[in-house]
Amino acid sequence: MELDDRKRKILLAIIQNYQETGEPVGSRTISKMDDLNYSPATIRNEMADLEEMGLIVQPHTSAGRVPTDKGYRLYVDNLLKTDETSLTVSEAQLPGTHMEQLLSKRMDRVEEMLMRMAQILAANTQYTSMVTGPHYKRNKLKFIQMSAMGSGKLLAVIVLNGNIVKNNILDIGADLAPEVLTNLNFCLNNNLNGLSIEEINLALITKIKEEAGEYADVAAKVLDAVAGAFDKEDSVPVYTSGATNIFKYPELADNGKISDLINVLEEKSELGTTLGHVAEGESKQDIQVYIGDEVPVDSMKDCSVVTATYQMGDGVQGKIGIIGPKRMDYQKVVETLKATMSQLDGIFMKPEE
Amino acid sequence: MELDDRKRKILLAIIQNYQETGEPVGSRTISKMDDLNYSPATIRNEMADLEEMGLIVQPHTSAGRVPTDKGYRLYVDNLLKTDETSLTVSEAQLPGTHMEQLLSKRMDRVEEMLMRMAQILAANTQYTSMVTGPHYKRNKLKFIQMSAMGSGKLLAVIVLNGNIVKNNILDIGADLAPEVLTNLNFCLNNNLNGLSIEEINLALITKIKEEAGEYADVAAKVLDAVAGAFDKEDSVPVYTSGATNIFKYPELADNGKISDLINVLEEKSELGTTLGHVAEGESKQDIQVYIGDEVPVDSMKDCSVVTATYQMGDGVQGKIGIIGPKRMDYQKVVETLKATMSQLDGIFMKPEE
DNA sequence: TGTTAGCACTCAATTAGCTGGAGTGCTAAC
DNA sequence: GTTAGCACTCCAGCTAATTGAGTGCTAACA
Repeated sequence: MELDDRKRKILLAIIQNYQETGEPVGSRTISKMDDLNYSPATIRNEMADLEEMGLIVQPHTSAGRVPTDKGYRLYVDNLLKTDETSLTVSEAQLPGTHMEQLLSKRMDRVEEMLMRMAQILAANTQYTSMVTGPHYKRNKLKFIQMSAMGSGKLLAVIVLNGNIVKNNILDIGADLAPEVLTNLNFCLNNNLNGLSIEEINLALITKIKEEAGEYADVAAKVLDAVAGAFDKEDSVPVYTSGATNIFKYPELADNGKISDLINVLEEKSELGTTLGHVAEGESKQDIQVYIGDEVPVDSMKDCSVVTATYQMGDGVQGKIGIIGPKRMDYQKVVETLKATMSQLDGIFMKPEE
Repeated sequence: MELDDRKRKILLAIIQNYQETGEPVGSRTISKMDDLNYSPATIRNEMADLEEMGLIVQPHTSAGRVPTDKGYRLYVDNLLKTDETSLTVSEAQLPGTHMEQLLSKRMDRVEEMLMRMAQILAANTQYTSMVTGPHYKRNKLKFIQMSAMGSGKLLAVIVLNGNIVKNNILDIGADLAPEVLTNLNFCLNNNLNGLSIEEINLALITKIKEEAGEYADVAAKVLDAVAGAFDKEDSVPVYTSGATNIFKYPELADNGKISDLINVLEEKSELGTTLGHVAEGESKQDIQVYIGDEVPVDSMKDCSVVTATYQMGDGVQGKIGIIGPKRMDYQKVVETLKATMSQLDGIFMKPEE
């Protein structure tokens, strides 16, 4: 069967009405709309066709229609218009929401900024938001600074591009003389600065150890710390906000399900490994929409999730996502994400080299 | 009216039975207990007295009895036995729960440790847990390390006692020569190390600025950063875990209330300012029990909260707390907290000077 | 005097039956 | 192709009846 223009309009009307009310929408409701001036009976015929195509269903015999996952998919892929105008619209929308406050004051602490970003997104959309911390794998080392802490301990501060700072307290057993420390600092910085984790290979490690001479074991410990700073692949920090927004949508407010959902949001780790994973070769502009069963998290099979990739500095990237009911306002969510992306890029790109 | 031994036993029985079932307990149930071999009628007479004393109530005329806040208060203050034996009991209990894993491996990152502690507490008790980060006010400065980052930026690493590390990126407009940096580092460390925030007064600040000479403004910025490292009084980090455990207790699972509750747990800030506040002159051994209306958080008026103060290093302290239904197992909770405290003190006290 | 058996009573929770309304599918007429 | 009409279905909300757990009170008993 073919999806002609009228059917398309009816499907759109059903989706929009259901979005607002959360109730199944009947033929009478639609026939009263301005641009669909047909009798309920006609609408019913069309709806029967749409149901046959698997785009809508009725929860029970004498109820109105509700979009199916497939219906939403069609909507998102074809019917949703995210043309040029949309960006300017949402940019005009955002100022009301403290976004510019966040963006004007460039925060030095990345974590805090991401957390606040999650909060703003949740407040803006009235859905639940998720922001993963950046993946460091492809990031580069800016510099290393070691300081003596006394009692055989060394503080290693590792700074990556994007001003991401990692601290590490190393236990090296004995205190080093200041000039030894200076030399070691120089040696490490000289050899490592500007490199990514892949570029630190065995040859280089051997070279550093040789240069460190009798302090080779200290150098080795520092290198471990450097690897540790990069290697957060399996434990990316995830920030969420607005978890309680899901209580607003009765179709999700079933007590058993809501508990599972909030649990996943609290644990965060599952979010990081599934939704937070940045696919290889993924373009920055890509926005992923997961609808219902498509969501790769079990407890969210009744939800939809929209994610986008953000970029900060060189090869450092993460995900932001919105989690809401399947009848979420995809238009608004996609626009909000796009606007956030473009503004984020603005902050991060400028002050870095 | 006097609370004789039999009445006490009956109250205890009601509290314990209600703890397990969550249902109002009737006279028949109690008369079947081993050490209370009276007829239901006798028990009823006693229960009527207990009700008159305000220790129990019946939710409706033909229901069993439920303890009141006042009843729980009496229980916690007098009937609860937390004698010497209890500590060893709970210590024997904890090993099954990864606690020793956490404690054996001394984590260098304080935040991560506190977060995992919250997780373990929640898993252990099946209630919701809360851990506030330490208050730094009375802590002391261990040392400061500044490094040049290029393009007019300076990285200031501030280490407090207890190996709490703070990073700060300062924008000073121009790059400093290495020897200037060395001198500045020396000057600051020389003047500040070992001091608490209160001890850094105007006279000292003036002295430092004089020593810094033409770099007085840089020194001022560093001092601001130091103050910032200490002054987290109003934004103590709070870690929570097991929020979804409250779904297990039907008396809390009302959809409106549970949303408010989880919201507070998610926001965290209110927890920090009320429950997280360490009272002046509070002894380390003190354990606070808030029952129902006593809880200083609005959305928790149907809950009970038990908190304890932990100590790490010199004057650095924070709170850990358990949030659960009023019918929580106070015995177990108090024991778990005490055991955690004593083990925590063990870790923090030993490796520090 | 303390304890207990008996009985009438109360009230929440469950169940069954009823009704109204919203919505549908189908058919026949326009 | 569109529409009016009609029989049908099913949910939601209401009421009434039933059940069961538990109580308070009184009178008898040890």
